[in-house]
Amino acid sequence: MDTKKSITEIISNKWEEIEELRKENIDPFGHSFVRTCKISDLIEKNKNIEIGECNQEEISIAGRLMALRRHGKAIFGNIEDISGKIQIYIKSNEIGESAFEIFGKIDIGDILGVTGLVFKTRTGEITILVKKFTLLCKSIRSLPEKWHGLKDVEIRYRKRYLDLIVNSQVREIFIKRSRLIQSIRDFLNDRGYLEVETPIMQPIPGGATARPFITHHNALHRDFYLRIAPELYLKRLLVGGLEKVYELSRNFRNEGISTKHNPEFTMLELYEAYGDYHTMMQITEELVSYTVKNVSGSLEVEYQGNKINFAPPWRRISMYKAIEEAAGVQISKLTPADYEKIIKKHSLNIKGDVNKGEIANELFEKYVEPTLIQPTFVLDYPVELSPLSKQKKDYPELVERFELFINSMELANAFTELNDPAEQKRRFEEQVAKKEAGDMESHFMDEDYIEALEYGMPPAGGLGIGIDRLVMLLTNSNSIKEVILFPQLKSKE
RNA sequence: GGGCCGUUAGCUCAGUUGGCAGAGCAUCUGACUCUUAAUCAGGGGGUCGCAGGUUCGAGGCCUGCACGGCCCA
Repeated sequence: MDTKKSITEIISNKWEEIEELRKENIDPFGHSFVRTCKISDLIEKNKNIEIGECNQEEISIAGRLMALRRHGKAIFGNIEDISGKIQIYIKSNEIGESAFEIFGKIDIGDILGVTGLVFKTRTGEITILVKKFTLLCKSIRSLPEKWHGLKDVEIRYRKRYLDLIVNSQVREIFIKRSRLIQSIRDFLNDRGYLEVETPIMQPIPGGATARPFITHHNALHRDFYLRIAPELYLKRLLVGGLEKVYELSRNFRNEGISTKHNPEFTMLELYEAYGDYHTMMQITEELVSYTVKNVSGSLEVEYQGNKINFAPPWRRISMYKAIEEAAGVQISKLTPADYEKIIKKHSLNIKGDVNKGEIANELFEKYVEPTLIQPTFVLDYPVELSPLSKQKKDYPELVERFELFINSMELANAFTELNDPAEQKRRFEEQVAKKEAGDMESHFMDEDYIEALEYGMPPAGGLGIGIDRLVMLLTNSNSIKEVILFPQLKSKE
């Protein structure tokens, strides 16, 4: 009859304990609890007391019980809150025999409030001598192992709460992520940028080269797309006279998942009227170095064995020059007659249209990108690759655009915004032609956006920064999944 | 999409040439009033990722699938 399985046995034991606690009039799932301090503050305040000395000020802390060492009539344990951990010491003759007996039903993983006095053990460890404890929540499943922790990457992502309980470095990543976002807001708000929110459900997805997700609105009887970028809406706001705007935008792209791609990811986009891509380079340097300093405390960051130095100014090089240096190909001198030869010689893999821009792009990715470890602005991209940017005055084959590379990753993308409605329409038409030829990632025609441009958009610079990738750099994470709390995984059936 | 690797108790991992499925932690019982990976004694806990196949016999070999990781496109 007793064919209980391990885990179900543990759980039913815990429920039995819970019933016994209820009989003792103890609520196993308690209510609020007033803490007098965080654990880290407590340790900081008491670090200089003598061994054996006891601070007579009564304090209360709360947190999860992470370790338990029972010694008959005395028990040591460790309680952890978000700020740190502290040892607690429970003595039968301090809290009374009946309370001590009830503590017998407290286990690792339970959440407790504890009131007592701080003292130092003879090994010098700051410890709370418990006068009273309050069960705030009984845990009925056993936590991952205390020594090795939770290592299984799949469980770490699927049950992130366990990862966060057990792996303090993981908590640290997400605290840093939050600080990064906060310091971006501080920086931009200080400089008079307005934080705005634009539609996530868009009738026409725009602003990036990517396949969108489709969703359906029942009452409107129509499909919407989840945004691939907020760009076209933010530029409508420039038309509307909001001169400096930004959005921390969750974007959705229907593409493969990799260590650098999650289907939903976070981007900062900002636009500044009367600026251009030089303005954007300046602000990128200032914003990124400010936030890096803020989050990491230094402008030098170690990433996967490379020391990255964020101190401005950063290297600037034109795309064509970088390709010439790395691959020995002078893009500006290429004519259509040369294309086939180049493709063969460098075994390029070009899908769709063969043109100068695509060749430059492929050569760049193959020969230049891997070499870009320190922050580098790559300037002046072929117009074919950049349907929303303004052409260079003296060289219309190129646009005023840069991408920022760090550790071979694309971190930012910015350009002088195209504000000529007729030219924008031509660019869209080219994109639509590509789409009709089967390119699922090319841009849609957005007549409404063209109409907005027809009212007049001030010349402007626009910038996008990949937040997840920046967090990767600042937390030495080798996968984007490490910096997204709940990364997308296939469901397990 | 392709290649390689992984999936065994709640967690971390062993498992030899195909021959009775193991350890530590956690859990349960008992001892223990300054321990800290506490210690000591004893007990329970398994759909070996899933589905087929080969074999007297499969955790292991073969095929397919699922999920994950790394590399490539």
